[in-house]
Amino acid sequence: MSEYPVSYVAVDVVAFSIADGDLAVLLVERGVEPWRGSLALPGGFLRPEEDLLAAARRELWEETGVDEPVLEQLRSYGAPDRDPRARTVSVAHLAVLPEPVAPLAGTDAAGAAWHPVGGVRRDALAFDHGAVLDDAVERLASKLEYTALGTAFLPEEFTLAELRAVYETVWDRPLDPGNFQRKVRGAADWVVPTGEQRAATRGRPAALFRARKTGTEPLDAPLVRGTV
Amino acid sequence: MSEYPVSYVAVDVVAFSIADGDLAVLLVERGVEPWRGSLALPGGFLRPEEDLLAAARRELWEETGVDEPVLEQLRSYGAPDRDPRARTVSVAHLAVLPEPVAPLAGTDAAGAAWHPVGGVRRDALAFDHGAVLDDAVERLASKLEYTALGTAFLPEEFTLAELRAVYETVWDRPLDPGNFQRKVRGAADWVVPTGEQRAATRGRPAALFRARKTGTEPLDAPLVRGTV
DNA sequence: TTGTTTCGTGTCAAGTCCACAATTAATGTG
DNA sequence: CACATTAATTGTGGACTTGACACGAAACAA
Repeated sequence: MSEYPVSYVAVDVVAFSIADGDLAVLLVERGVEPWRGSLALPGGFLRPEEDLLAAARRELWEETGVDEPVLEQLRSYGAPDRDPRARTVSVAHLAVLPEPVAPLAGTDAAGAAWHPVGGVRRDALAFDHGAVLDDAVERLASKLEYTALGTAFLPEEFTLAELRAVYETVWDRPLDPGNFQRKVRGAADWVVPTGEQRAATRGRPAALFRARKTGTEPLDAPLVRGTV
Repeated sequence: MSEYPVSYVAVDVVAFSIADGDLAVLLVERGVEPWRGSLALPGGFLRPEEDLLAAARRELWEETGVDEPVLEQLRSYGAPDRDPRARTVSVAHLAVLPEPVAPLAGTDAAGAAWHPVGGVRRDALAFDHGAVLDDAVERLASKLEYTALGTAFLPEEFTLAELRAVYETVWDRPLDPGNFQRKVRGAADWVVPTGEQRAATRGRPAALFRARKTGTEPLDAPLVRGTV
């Protein structure tokens, strides 16, 4: 075995949430070289006895304290020169956190913070994290079409208008409230009404729902981007 | 850097083709321990100056001589005990080869051969390759829905009946010839008629087509499994 | 010529999509 | 307290899509 080349394997996490109506991504400021001072995705090296997903969960936990995140593998990046220190392959992961956002910062490194995705300068991110972020945004948008991932942005109980706002934010396009409602309620076993209503701010109060399918479970009736 | 744990990074290839009307996967017989004598996916260790995709292309080339395959990353596998020799993370790839299948064997190891996917005993494959194969089949079936990947199974010129046979094989379900034809021709810029016809074997000769979109380019009008 | 086979087009009922109108249920304002 | 305003739902109808199946077209074989 020892005649084969070894590598470092890192695990990075692209964690999304919605902050102030914008899609936001969790970034840390690097405290060590290389790229000291630059923004980067939270991540670190795979430990000897750790599964890939477990490593991603640990990294996310270190920055946010979140225990059971919606988390799945995105893809791996292995350009030979992506880390100037040594040959490093990174396995990127995609996470979605509910809006009452994670404790903003500070257990580690130089602190984590949420950044609106539209305002992040891709070429200012460390390593190839700009490309990773683009891939993650694209994947997120398409996962919303055919999985129940959208509800992962919301607290346990939510209104359909809040869910619609998630879609409008990620897809960056307005959706018809009536048609959206029909589509969502038509997807078998996705959301169930609690019977309660949200205290009205303005207008007719909305019914509260709870998700029965979560994370990346597939929907039987996809919400197609460009229609809905 | 040296205080961090190192790993071996392997690249595996799940190469599909169609042989005798069955979906087939390329497997090698392992010539060394562990799993000596078992069937396994073609693969090997990432070399120091090699990109992940380049490594997968090299592994596939070593077994088949194919130069410019349709090839993309599938996902990575990193369970701590997946390789008894050492901590190894494998980046699996998905390839599709045209039917006039690759030179069957023998440059390396104990020779490669095509196996009908339905007949492969998953638990007899080396490492976690049974799970990798299942993931690849699932991914392949869904890629056929919304990308132009289907034509990668066929030679440069093909009939729509041949393309339909690809779909029927991968999805394991009969499709309506008329509706299939309309769907495919309706997808913008996917296939263009050459004007030629295939010499008839039986029945009316079929028109020949050439693919304008190939590989994993998305289709504007997806062929939804369960409909078409 | 007639039958057989497969390719390709036509047809139509049923269903879905989607823009927009109507209804419902709350709040805020004179 | 009417009544405008806001927002959540529900209704509607025309356009489009889907899918089962019929039909016409173009070859070969007997």
